[in-house]
Amino acid sequence: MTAAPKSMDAIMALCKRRGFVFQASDIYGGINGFWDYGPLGAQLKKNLREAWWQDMIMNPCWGRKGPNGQRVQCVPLETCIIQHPKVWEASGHVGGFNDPMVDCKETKGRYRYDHVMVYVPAGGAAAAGDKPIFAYVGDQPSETKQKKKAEKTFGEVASVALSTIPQPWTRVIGPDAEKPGTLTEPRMFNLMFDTIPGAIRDEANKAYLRPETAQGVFLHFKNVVDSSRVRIPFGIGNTGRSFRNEVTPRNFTFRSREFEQAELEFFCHPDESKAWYEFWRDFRMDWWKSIGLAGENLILREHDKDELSHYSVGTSDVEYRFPFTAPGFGELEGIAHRGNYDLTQHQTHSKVKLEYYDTTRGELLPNGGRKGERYIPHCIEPAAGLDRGALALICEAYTRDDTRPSPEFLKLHPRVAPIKAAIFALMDKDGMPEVADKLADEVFAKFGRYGFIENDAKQSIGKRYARMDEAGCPFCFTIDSDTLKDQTVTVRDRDTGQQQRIGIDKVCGFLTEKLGL
RNA sequence: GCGGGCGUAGCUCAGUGGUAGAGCGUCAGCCUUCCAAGCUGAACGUCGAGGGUUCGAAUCCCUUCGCCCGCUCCA
Repeated sequence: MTAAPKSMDAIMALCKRRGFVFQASDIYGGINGFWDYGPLGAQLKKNLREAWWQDMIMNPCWGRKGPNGQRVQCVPLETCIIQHPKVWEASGHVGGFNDPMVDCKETKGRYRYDHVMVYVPAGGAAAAGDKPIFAYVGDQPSETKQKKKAEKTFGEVASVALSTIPQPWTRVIGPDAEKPGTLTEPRMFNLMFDTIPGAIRDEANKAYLRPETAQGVFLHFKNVVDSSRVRIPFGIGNTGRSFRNEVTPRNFTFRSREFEQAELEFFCHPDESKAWYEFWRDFRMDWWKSIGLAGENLILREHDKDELSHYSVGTSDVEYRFPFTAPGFGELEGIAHRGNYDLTQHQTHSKVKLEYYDTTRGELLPNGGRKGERYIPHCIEPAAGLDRGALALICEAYTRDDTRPSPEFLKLHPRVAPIKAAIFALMDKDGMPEVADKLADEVFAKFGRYGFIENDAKQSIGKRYARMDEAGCPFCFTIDSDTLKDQTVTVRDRDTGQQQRIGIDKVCGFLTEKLGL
């Protein structure tokens, strides 16, 4: 095996060539930050979404028992992209994460407006007269450097926020700049897309495209509890498109402005939340491994204390080493312990009680029941990016081996591979195509719903195998002259190129076993 | 947003002022009893887009869009 380092350019070329990923609005020159999926990509992503749905909602964690010793219980939900604008105020997406930035024209540095401070004379900024005043960012090298300069200029200095200095800042020297007047006015970065529902365009009706699917779940926590007999602990899963107006869309589909999430909000009693957090963190890692990301390119990274959101007890990221992040890693999924932050926020903002009445807790009553306990559940949130997942699967699968007749191929796990199997007549004559057609009908009937089944008798067999390798089809079944005599076919394994003979009536059984369906 | 690179056939790229090219892929035919991705032939181009200079622009100039890399950002 002569494995060459993986080139992102080569992977992107293959994605286009074989119809995995196209640039959105390609024929109009594309649109920054948006990508579409071609036939194979659409099916690959659907397989990934389907695997998530199966393993998270329908048969959660493959039947693995939770920390409470019980089967894990989850239900699905499907919520709208557009919700009431107040949802995003409650969640903190409006206001909190919408930070104005200032740029420095000299150094090309970019700073959060609210982080920039200025050293002025002890008597206040006005006392500086025509002299420059010195901006800095706390805990950065600029802090001591600028302080020294300021003290040299003014003697005793005071520190004030940049926002207190009237614009334009012609006398302000940027934190890392030499000359004054290089800072731009603060600019807002619009991180949420907005839109205006209703026939009449009125800013007062502004609504947002959701930046995450999670909030839809919190909004319906009570509805789900009241309508579906779920009891704590349980999870609610929600998949769908989300939108973030990324400052810099980059790295192929990795940071897109429109993307798809698969999020689970798992609600539990505060006392059990740590155990559930660890449970989900470990399962999610195992899950990604199970669909083909096993190996050193996948890591679980526990966030440091100072990285955590103020409400979070713990957060881990499942990270994959993409060719464009190597030797670093890029986030595939975040597993966050969110405490009761979200439900509390929505309870406050909506003024609707989102407490849960837990009849399994509280003191024992004489009649053998429990008194019950009211609380706002804690939430564990495994939030996966499906587009990032699909990209990681492709990157991991992409293999180059120049010793093979098909040097480029995709070692996709059979469960996610968009083409599940190919049926080939070795030659387009002697009755072989007819046998192949019959077998293909049978395989279609049984597996066609899970992915594409190819049936092709044209061109040389090597060419057809190579084509399947490049598309990541795991198995090719070939009908030859022996098939006509003894009812056997060859099965070719994509990764090894090796063949074995099995009975033609064993093909479906073989696929059932290998595809993990 | 800034800086750098790039944009020509489905893909990879050559073409620096004078008739738009190659390899691969695709399709057809041939051949072929398992890697033959072989042989022959065919189809396929707003040279990213718009404007300008010029007798003449893929090529020079301006504007713009997109991709990649670095910085920055990333709920």
